[in-house]
Amino acid sequence: MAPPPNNKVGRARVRESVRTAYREAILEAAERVISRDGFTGVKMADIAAEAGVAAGTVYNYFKNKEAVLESIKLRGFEQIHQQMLAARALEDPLERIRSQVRGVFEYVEGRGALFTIYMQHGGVHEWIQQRIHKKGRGANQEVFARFDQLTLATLEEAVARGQVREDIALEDLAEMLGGLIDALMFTWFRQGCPPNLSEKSDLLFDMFLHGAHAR
Amino acid sequence: MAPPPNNKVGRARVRESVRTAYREAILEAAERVISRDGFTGVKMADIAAEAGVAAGTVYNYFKNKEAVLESIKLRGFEQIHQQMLAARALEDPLERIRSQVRGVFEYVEGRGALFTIYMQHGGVHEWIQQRIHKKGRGANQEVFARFDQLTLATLEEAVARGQVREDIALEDLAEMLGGLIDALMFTWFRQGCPPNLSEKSDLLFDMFLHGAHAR
Amino acid sequence: MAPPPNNKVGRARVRESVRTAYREAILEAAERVISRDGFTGVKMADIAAEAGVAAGTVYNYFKNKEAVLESIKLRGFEQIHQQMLAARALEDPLERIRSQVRGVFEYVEGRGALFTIYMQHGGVHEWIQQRIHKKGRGANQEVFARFDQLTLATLEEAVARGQVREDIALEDLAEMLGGLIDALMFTWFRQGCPPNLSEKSDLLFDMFLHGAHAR
Amino acid sequence: MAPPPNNKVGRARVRESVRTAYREAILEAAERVISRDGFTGVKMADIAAEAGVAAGTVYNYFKNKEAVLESIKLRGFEQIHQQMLAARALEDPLERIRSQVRGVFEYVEGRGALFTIYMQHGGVHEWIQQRIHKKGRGANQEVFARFDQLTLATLEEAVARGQVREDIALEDLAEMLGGLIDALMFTWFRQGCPPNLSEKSDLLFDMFLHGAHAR
DNA sequence: TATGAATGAGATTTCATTCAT
DNA sequence: TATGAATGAAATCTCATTCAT
Repeated sequence: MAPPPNNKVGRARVRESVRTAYREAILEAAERVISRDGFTGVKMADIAAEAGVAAGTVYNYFKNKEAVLESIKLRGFEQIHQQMLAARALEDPLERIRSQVRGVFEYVEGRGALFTIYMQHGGVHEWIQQRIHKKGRGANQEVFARFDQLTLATLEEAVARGQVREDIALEDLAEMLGGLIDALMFTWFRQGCPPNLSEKSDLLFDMFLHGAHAR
Repeated sequence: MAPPPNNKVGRARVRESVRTAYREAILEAAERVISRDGFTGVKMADIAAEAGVAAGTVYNYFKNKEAVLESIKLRGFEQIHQQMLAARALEDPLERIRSQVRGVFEYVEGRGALFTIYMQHGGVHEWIQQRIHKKGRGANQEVFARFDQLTLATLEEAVARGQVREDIALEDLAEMLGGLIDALMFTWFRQGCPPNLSEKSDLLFDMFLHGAHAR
Repeated sequence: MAPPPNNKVGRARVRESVRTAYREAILEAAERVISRDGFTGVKMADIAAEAGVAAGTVYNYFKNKEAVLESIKLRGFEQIHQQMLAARALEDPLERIRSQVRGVFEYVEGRGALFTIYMQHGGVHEWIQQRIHKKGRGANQEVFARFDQLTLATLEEAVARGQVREDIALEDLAEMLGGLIDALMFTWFRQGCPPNLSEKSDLLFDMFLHGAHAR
Repeated sequence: MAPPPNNKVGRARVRESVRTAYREAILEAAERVISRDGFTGVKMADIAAEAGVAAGTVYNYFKNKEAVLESIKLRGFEQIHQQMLAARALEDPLERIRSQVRGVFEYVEGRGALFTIYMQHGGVHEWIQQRIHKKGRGANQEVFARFDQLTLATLEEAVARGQVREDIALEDLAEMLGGLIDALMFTWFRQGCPPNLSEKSDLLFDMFLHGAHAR
């Protein structure tokens, strides 16, 4: 057995890692509960039970219920963002986009719950309200901005290479692409999360590039 | 004072119209409340207050809270469906689609609340759960089926006329179209319901037909 | 039997009186609970039970626990003030003071609970904090100001008639008198509220006028 | 490094002094917290934080929350008592009283928190309840008894010397004096602890001896 | 039938105390 | 022995629903 860490630094490090583990366990549990019971009625008690901790413990890690949900959302966005960044290495911008789309779909397919939150909570109404009332909480805004930037930059490169139409504003293109992604996820969700979301990514990409018109 | 209507039929008719008026007032009020405060926290008391009736009165017209929300949703879908049917007269299927899209957008633009509900309540998770657990309530299912049918029929006609690619399954096309519509609404909603949704419909239609690829 | 009030005004009046009755019943109950169990641990559930209403009902009349306690305090101050005003008719200012003192003592003797609150809650610390932090809630401040005025005016008259020393500032005299009253109540309270408080009022008055010095 | 004390006695002494230091630090911290946040809502966590120790540590020195508060109160009373004893040397009983009053005021002026506790906790209601229910805890009773004795003895001496009225019972005189002291403190507290309490002691003494009556 | 207050089950949150390290 | 997080009982508060008028 290794000697127990007797110094303060060691103990602090251990404590920190335990804290992180608890935090994560609670968030994971919350996602599972939401996946199972829906978002509208999540109960703190259920989250605690699912995480295997006492009700009060959740409050050692999160100020209140809202903070838990907010954290889930941010963590999800963060993870999607990482997923998208994984495509950076690809040289061809179109291929990069295709890969990003696939990455997002793969991530979402594994975590339907996140999407529920994305759409039902801050993801949609509350978040909108924030925008409207200008109280925009930094973290959210920033994440969305990063999404937008990533897409815009890639599209710009594609236009520069003559791969993509110039007669539509970059912003509109980005919106259509983002919208298509949302759309597919949305429809997939509406259909009860069948296990085929990521297969749709090539179809989406084809439609994005060529449209439905007969050749 | 005017003499009261003495025949039973007349009295029944008056009563019925009063009932309908109350019902509608409550539904309208509920939509306003949801638009304003978000869906997650709608309170029966708020709905009643907004409608200008007592809390108890709502229960004379709806079994419970769920019934109110369900009614809003159905009424909204119904109205969108009517909007789409208005395009039936157009001879060219592509024009019909363009018109339908515009119609839906115009309707949604005027009633963001509906969309909130569409996505946040039955429209999304709960409704999905129902599908999964096979409790599918008839009304919902039927409405969605009618949407699908309408779109499928129109697309089929367009394919038959050689206006649309044949290499993609009709169902996938319909899904992409429906998805694009959802997508635009979704993005529009995410941006705080700016007053330009219906303008986007031509852009959407163009993208649907021709895609983003450079010519 | 009188005909039931069928008009809106009548019904509103009835309702109003019922509301007032409930409010009073809750406040009375709260005082009883505090007398019995002490102030520190008052529980909303106990108050509701003592008042014979459901827990939730209390919240139809008071925003929260703090509001209940605040109301008790204000009501008590108000009632003491009324008690003091009853002495206005007396012509001799010294007799008026004697009567006021007796009145206050009689009131307090019947309601030990009020005094607890007066000293333990807003009456003492919280209220002080308010003064210090300048957030003085109007109602409290005003009540105390009225007490002070009443006493000052009476003392001024007594000085004018040559009944009271001129070599001590009016404010100091008022403070000593008020302090003596507080003091006796305080001591009485400390001794477990024995049933002799109001008898002390003449003693107090004598001491206030002549002091302890041997003649 | 200095050699560690190797004898048992020395080590025990060091340990004892460390324990005392912790105990005192916790009590001081608790007084500060109460002064700042009021008595009603003191939290063990706040006390610990203010003392710079962990929450659990407090329980190594005090059985529970009640024990902490009780200790503060006793310590305060004890210190006031010491203050009063300092006047014993004075030969003239009236001067002794004047000095005692000043001593008490000086002490209280420096530690408003004690007074809060004196009035809000055991000092007032709870403590009364104990008296009433005959559970009287020895320590409290004894402290108050000592106060009373001290005052009674001094007044008795003053009466014997013909300095104080004989027509009022010693007990009543003591009560009036004690009451006046309480009164001034009370008023001072009610006014937000202005920095002039000890100046009032001569005024109080004058009033106690001569009263408010015009000469 | 409209009213609006009462109800009380149930949710969130707090915090004194315990306990493993 | 100090630490500081876990615990969970208990308190506060909310709000859908009921019900007497």
